[in-house]
Amino acid sequence: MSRRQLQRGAPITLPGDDSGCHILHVDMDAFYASVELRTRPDLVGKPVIVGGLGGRAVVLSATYEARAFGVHSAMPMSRARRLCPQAVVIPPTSGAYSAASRGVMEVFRSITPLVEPLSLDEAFLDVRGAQRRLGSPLVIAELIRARVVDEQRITCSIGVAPSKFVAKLASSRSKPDGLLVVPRDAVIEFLHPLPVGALWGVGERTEEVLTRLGLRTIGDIAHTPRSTLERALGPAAGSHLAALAWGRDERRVVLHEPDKSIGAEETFARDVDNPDVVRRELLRLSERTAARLRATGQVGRTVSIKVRFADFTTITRAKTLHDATDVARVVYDTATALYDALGLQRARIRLVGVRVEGLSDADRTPQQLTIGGAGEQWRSAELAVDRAAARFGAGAVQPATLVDRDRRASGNNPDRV
DNA sequence: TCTGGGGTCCTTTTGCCC
DNA sequence: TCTGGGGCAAAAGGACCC
Repeated sequence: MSRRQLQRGAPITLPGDDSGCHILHVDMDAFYASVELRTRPDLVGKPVIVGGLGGRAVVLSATYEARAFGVHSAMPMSRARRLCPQAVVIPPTSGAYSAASRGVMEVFRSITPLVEPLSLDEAFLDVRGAQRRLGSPLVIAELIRARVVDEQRITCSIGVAPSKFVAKLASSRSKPDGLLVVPRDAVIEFLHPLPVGALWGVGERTEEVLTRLGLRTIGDIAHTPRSTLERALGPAAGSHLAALAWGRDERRVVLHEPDKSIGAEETFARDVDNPDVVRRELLRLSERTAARLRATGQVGRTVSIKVRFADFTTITRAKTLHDATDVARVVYDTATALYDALGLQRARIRLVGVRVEGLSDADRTPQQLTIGGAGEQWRSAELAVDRAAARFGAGAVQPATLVDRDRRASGNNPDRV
């Protein structure tokens, strides 16, 4: 299978009986960039990078023309521009991506109800029940590719395999605009030559550890005693990798898991050493986080903050409350208490974050708000703000400390990216 | 070259109770 | 009264993913 074949989008089926291959992994190609190109057809075929314009922005997505220069997502924009000065840079447009995502997920759900979205741009599908109606997994995958191009005008790549993780590997090996079927009999032959870094869950650090053990390919891992892997990587990761290396992955396609946490964080345009600026940011992030809790009908019991210093070391602090909350004031009071307890003396801070964990449904969780108490009053005030925001747009009503600051922001505010 | 923002999961440490 | 340790939950850190 040559690179050229793959780029023409020809389906590839490794030899073997594909009847047991009912799991599809569908992955959009250069998703954000592809969505942008729909409204900028003049840029098709050119190197395009979607990413922020600030000094500390990173690449969100890059077309394959830009990737040819070594640009990839999560790379600092400054480096990407140096590698590919002729690239057209497009700042991300909020809303467009989730709309496109809803569109492709609808295509998937018209094929089978067993769709498990992993992110905006990829999903697992179990097509076992759709085969009588629509044909073999290969035929179904071709149908999906055609419909996604027709209806959303973006291309995707699909891996078809007997298990989730092989399907995911197969889609990534067929990019862009490709299709790869890995029958059960071909799994080992497909897997073992691949580099360890191709495995789901093996990032930079784990790869380093494996390299030190002299393990370069998935086949190498397969022929290493499980006890060795567990000692080097911990029992969970070690036994997990040992199973994956032999293609063993029993995980089912599940519809959706409820969120475990909701949060917000922000990197300052320049490092900040003024505690008042940090507290103001904590207020903004608390407002944002609590608003999302209320919008999704959830409350959470643990509030955590994250502080990243100029040297990139990062600490977190958390406090579990007596009662679950969706009140920004409660989140903020807890967050600032955690921050103040750090006792930082003009430390240079690069990022702060607020997160609420231990989520549950608001209507099934007693909140112990004394009628007329402070918490209750804050909550009604915030619900009123939610209603105003729904009518007049976000930011119509906000705390005075933030209003003051945003006036400056419209002029020239150095605090924010 | 200098590293975003949204998350999940795992491991280790710590504090508490018995 | 001191010490040890099991069990547990919370806290903290870190790797990883898109």
